[in-house]
Amino acid sequence: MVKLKDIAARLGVSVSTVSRVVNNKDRVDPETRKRVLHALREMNYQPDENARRLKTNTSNVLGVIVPDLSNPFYASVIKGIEREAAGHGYSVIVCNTDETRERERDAVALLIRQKVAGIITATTFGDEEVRRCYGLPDCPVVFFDNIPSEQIETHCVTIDNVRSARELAGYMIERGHRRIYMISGPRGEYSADERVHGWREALKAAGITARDGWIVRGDFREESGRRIMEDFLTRTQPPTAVLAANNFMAYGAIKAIFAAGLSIPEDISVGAFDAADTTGLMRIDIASIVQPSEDIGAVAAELCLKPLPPGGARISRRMVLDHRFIKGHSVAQPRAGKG
Amino acid sequence: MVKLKDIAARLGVSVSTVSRVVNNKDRVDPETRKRVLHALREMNYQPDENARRLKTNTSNVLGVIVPDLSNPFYASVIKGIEREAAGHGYSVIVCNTDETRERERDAVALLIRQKVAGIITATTFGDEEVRRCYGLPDCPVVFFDNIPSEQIETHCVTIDNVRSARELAGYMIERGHRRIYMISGPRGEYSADERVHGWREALKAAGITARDGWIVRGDFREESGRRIMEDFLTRTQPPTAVLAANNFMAYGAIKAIFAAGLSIPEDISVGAFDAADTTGLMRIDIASIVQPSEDIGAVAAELCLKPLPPGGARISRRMVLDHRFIKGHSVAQPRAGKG
DNA sequence: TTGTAAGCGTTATCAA
DNA sequence: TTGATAACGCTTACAA
Repeated sequence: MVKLKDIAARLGVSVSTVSRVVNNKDRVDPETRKRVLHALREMNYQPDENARRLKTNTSNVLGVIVPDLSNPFYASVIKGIEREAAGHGYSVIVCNTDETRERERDAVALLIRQKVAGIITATTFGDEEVRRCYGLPDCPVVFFDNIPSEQIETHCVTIDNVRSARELAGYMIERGHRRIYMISGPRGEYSADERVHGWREALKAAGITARDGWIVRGDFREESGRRIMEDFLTRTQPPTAVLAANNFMAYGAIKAIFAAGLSIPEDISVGAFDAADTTGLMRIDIASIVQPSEDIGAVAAELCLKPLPPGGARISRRMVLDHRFIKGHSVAQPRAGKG
Repeated sequence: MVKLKDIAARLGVSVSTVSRVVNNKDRVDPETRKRVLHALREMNYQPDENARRLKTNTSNVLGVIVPDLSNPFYASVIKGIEREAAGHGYSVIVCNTDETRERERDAVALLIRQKVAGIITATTFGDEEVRRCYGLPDCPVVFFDNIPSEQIETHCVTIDNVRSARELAGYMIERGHRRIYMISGPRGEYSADERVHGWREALKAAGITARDGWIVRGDFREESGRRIMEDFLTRTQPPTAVLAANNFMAYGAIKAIFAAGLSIPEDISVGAFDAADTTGLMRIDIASIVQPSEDIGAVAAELCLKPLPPGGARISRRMVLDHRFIKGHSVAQPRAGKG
């Protein structure tokens, strides 16, 4: 690997001069600059990022932490991050946690050691653990998808979870549903709680009292959605509509419904977060709240990259992006006598 | 950030001793080791990876290059890579090229500068450009999905593209199809060519002569699949079955078929690579060749991580993994009089 | 078993 | 405008 010294030696100039040309810093004689640039190209010089980072104590790398890379939502967010980052000469380290606390903690430590310029995370932690685990790095940390409560000062890129859940549940109510059950995310995740909140608000506004058993928490995996739906179907008062907190649990629920010989939306209506049909070829076009995934990624990356506003080293910014609501074809009027 | 020097100072030992404990190298007095370990924990020491890399001139980072992060196949491969890498204390830098040559070249340069320990790439380049672009790094390079021809000495993790295409086309022939058209990938991609080869072989073995117009090359995007299928449907002899080189083009083709008021598989049969229904909720369960995506990632990572066999610094390994063939429900007998 | 010291390739400071 | 030189935090001979 050719280094500054090699270029310098060849041209009979000093290392610092070459460095200055490479970094486009300080004044350097136009003539020498030209010669240096030529040699740089000729010898195909590539700066050693590690040396550079050691010296400057920063790096042109962003770290991303997601619970499940095979979830298209997260893949898409990463795509947005990567695009924004690459545009600024940054690269992206991706950590997948498989929804486990341990791997998430490891990931944070890993990224800190790398001295990344920023961490973008869809944490599965609640406030307490976020504080403990994400308090350490001295780079910007940006949360998305599941974000900490307002108690914690951080950067967030999110949609309005309360409003979007209210919108989805409200749509079901509009169509005549009253027994709207919810397959929620794990307790302690603030965003999951907010969605529950929105759902509750919508019911309340319609004069419906949600019973305790109407909401069950899953783990965002398909299997839990299936299990919970099966449970719902055994109730003496099964739901006429079900709202799932993510795509995979919605898929599980839908399969349970089919397995019971029921139809969607004729027998049961279904709605979910992030479950919109991106292929256009799904059997069920699920009514969905769609987070603008690539934008979320891009904005999160921007937050890491953009220099903070004057005096605002500690200013936290909560960016609320617009969600979309896709009505799909999975919600219909409840059967007469069942609503 | 606490450094070796701090720990050393606190304990009154030398930096090297602390370093030795951290790296578990050389002999160190059990007693001192204990004290050091304690201090390490107490002060929450995190090694500065950049300094370490600068010194050792290696890094515990793998680089991955994919054409499209939002393609679940690539996301899944990355997941496999990440799991294997994390298990060895490595992290993964992901580069998305949006199928463009320029971004791929940039990505390679970027990864080289980072001194990554290995590059895993689903290149979109043909042999010539692979040679030019991937010849430079002095770390292992592992190709998957689209791999260079045997002309080039490299590591590859792949399925048997010829055989799998033959299998898919053969299945259609078995069901009675003769006019089997192909929506292929860009010319120059070796793996795409191999698949064409397999398709041709299957036809030939059945005594069918593939006409020139039977195969059209797309760009792996849905739109191209749609366009090509529309073209096929205007032919005086439209296909009774179509084979697409990837999931997105298959989706486009299917939509074109539906848009023409035709049914699958009643009017036209469809098969594809990497288009198996992972959700279990697609309208069309596409007959698919399934690459073992996570395994491909894991094996590729392993190739980067595992020390080479004695004397084999330049030995290239082509790992051929088993594919699966999912029959789905998108292939039926051609309508009488149409075969 | 431990310590000293050189040096990895850069950037940044200071003097020329 | 340039050049010499000292770091950055770590690993690793080599010496003690």
